[in-house]
Amino acid sequence: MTSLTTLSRSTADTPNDQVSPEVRTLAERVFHQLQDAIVRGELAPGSKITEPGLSKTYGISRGPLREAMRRLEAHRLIERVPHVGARVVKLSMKELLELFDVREALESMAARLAAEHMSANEIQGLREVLALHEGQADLKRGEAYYQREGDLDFHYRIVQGSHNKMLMNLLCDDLYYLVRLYRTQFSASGSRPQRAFVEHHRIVDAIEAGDAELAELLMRRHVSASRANVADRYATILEQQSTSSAD
Amino acid sequence: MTSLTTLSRSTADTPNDQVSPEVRTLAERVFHQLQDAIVRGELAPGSKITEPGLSKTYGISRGPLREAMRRLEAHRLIERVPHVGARVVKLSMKELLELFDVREALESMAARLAAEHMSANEIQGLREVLALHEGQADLKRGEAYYQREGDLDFHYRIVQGSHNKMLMNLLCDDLYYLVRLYRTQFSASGSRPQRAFVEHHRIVDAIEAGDAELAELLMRRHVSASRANVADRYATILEQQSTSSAD
DNA sequence: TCATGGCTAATTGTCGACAATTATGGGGTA
DNA sequence: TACCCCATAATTGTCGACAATTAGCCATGA
Repeated sequence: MTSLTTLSRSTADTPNDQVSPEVRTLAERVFHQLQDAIVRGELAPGSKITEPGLSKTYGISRGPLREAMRRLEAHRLIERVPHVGARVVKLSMKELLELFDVREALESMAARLAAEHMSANEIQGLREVLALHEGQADLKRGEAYYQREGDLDFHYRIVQGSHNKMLMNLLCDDLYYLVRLYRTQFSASGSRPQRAFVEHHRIVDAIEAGDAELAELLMRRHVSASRANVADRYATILEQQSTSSAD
Repeated sequence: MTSLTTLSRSTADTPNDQVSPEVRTLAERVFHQLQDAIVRGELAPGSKITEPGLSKTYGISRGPLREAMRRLEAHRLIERVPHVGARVVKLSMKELLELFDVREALESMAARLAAEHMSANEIQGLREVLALHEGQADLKRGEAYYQREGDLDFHYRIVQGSHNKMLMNLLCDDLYYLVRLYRTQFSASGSRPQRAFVEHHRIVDAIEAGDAELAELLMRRHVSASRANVADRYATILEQQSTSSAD
């Protein structure tokens, strides 16, 4: 399993999500199952999900299923229309860029707070994530998927280091799932790992030095560069499509 | 009613929402009723809310009521524990300051985007809000409640001017309700209206000039000053309590 | 041929009842 | 008296059935 999944559950538990520790109710379990299914792309973006269908698939009645769907809606993973139904969210490029703007705002703040509040132990853990991260990238240079999950792990740790619960909820419980969904949806593996490595290290340096302003600035640039990268790739794809169709 | 509620609905920029209010279902209606009741303080912060109780109060069955409660939980207005129950959220000072940090990050970004994307009409509307705002403050100098609602109206417009739906959802649908809840909970009427007026005007000037960086910086300072003001007032109250108890 | 109207089927919204879990209170014992 | 255990009550979780709304289809008419 990815280390991200381990992190997102509060404490260490079985790698594969079995009867999980915090899942004390059917609605919770199905919520997590659906969340994973959506983020992994098993439920196609834009596809309609019907209550009787899911109810039969997961072997539960519509009651807890509706609660799970409400939670998915709150986390922006599905979109519902009264009396009509629900479909898996399908991120447009516009929405994706909006997501990056929000990330830039929140994560730069998180980096600033992390520089002020992170403990030595937490910083140590952050360094270890970076080391693991680098080792993986050395092993599979082409395979960027793990790198990207590691990337989220890095960001995840910094947000936790901010010691701001509201930030943690917003980023870790909501936005990061959207980021993962985007990566599966656009099959977007990171295309600038080396540069991201350097940026990550500089951010940790700033945090360790307690330089809040610098950490904030670097994180802001880091997210902004990632956003620009996505926008560029998208523009390239659009151009390729238009030229190939003009052939 | 408050102009904020009017703004949150009737601005005809939302494509899908037509004139009909969002009361197409029982759960929606009860959700809004409960939301208002909580924000207004009719449901005391920290008080336990029980499903049979609310079910009888609002004359609906527990099904739609549970859906409404799920939505309230997603909006952070109530807190639920499985098999135990739900209570109205009670903001601690720590959480309130966390909220201000998130606002600072998001609203400064909103101001930046507003400076880039706001239309002339929207800026005109913003100026009108400021004028109305000032007129009210002139009329009732002591009564700061309206001023505060007007304050939220101002911020609300800027967020809408960002043309970033995700920002709008986060701030207008979630965080601003928490801000209002805090104001009733701590019976906190604004204590620096004149200064806030000036800051508001400067922000609008920057937006109108298309100076994104300046708008961002000013909004950041504005929220930060508001946060510092709250922290100071709280420290003063704490001090008064300790001295009075030490008498 | 196309538009329109109603009809049917499917899906969502709502309800009441039952099962599972938790909180509470009383009684017994050290 | 204080503590622990158990029985009871209340609340939450789950389920199946019914009502309301919507989408699709077919027939009818211009």
